[in-house]
Amino acid sequence: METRIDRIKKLLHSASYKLTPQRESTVRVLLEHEEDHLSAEDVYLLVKEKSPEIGLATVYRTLELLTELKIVDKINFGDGVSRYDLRQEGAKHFHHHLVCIECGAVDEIQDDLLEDVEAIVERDWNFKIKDHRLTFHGVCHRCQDSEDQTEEEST
Amino acid sequence: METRIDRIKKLLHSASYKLTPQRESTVRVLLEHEEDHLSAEDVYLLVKEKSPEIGLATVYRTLELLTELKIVDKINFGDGVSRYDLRQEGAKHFHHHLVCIECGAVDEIQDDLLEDVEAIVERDWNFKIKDHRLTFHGVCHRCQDSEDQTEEEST
DNA sequence: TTTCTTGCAAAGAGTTTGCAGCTTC
DNA sequence: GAAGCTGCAAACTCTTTGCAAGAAA
Repeated sequence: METRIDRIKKLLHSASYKLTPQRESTVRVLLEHEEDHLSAEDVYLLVKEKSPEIGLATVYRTLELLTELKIVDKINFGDGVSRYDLRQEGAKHFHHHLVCIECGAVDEIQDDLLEDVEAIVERDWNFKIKDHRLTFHGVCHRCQDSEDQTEEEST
Repeated sequence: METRIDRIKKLLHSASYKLTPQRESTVRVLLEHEEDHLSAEDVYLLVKEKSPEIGLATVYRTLELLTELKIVDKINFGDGVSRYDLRQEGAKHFHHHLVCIECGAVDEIQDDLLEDVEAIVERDWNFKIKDHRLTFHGVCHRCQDSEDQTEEEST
């Protein structure tokens, strides 16, 4: 059976790149932390656990390569750090994010909620959309729950 | 008549800050370039034209202050630079952006296109939205026009 | 061999901070 | 004169780059 790594390997090969051990370790870390939004430094530290010889520059170069091939998306939530997010296989568009201003958690929305909006933008602004970035800032359900609890306790 | 500067001055005062000459120069530059998406360096150079004594650090500090008071919004289009965008007075939400991948132009959409989407997110994800960031990457109408022209010429 | 890739260290870009001096109330 | 603000320079963080050595085709 063809694994996700195999498919990524093919993508690299078809662009004349190799899946070196360092690149494979980096991709594996991304796969194992698909839910997270790791910075280059985060990825580096995690890769280092299993491949201690790896250099930070290699991680940066690999992430850049994967971004170029659209295997990962590079995002920025406003702190000065780039984060890297594996694309869902076959996803036409980049998924959306919910950033909690209380606890800092970042949740993902895989549904494409923007189809209608994009149709409007393409028509009314005559803009040919290739990709999008949508992030909501607010309070996540977990923090809302704990606030409710606090209110209850205080009464 | 109360000008926009006056209102910003009041906002500062109500948070116990002063509208110093440096801060005023900085705000004026932002007002005069409302359509642009200036980086701190851009603002600094423009302020320097009229107030040559100003320091870059003061511009950073002023922009940070204005961001904190929600007079400007800090955005990041993925190049490593923060850009600063004056909020529309009375705007509930941050406006949207169209970034052209050909010419780099950044256009603004003031309409709030996300009302329906936000209702869905609040309901289905139980997430209390405070703000949003929506950016489309694609080809602007100007670049599409010039592409059409090139095609015509080549036939 | 030739080309690609890596690790290290240095460089670069953008931003923040410490501090002495200057305003302002 | 206390508190707030500024300019400068140094420090800091994140990211990129040059280069010699190593691996792969």
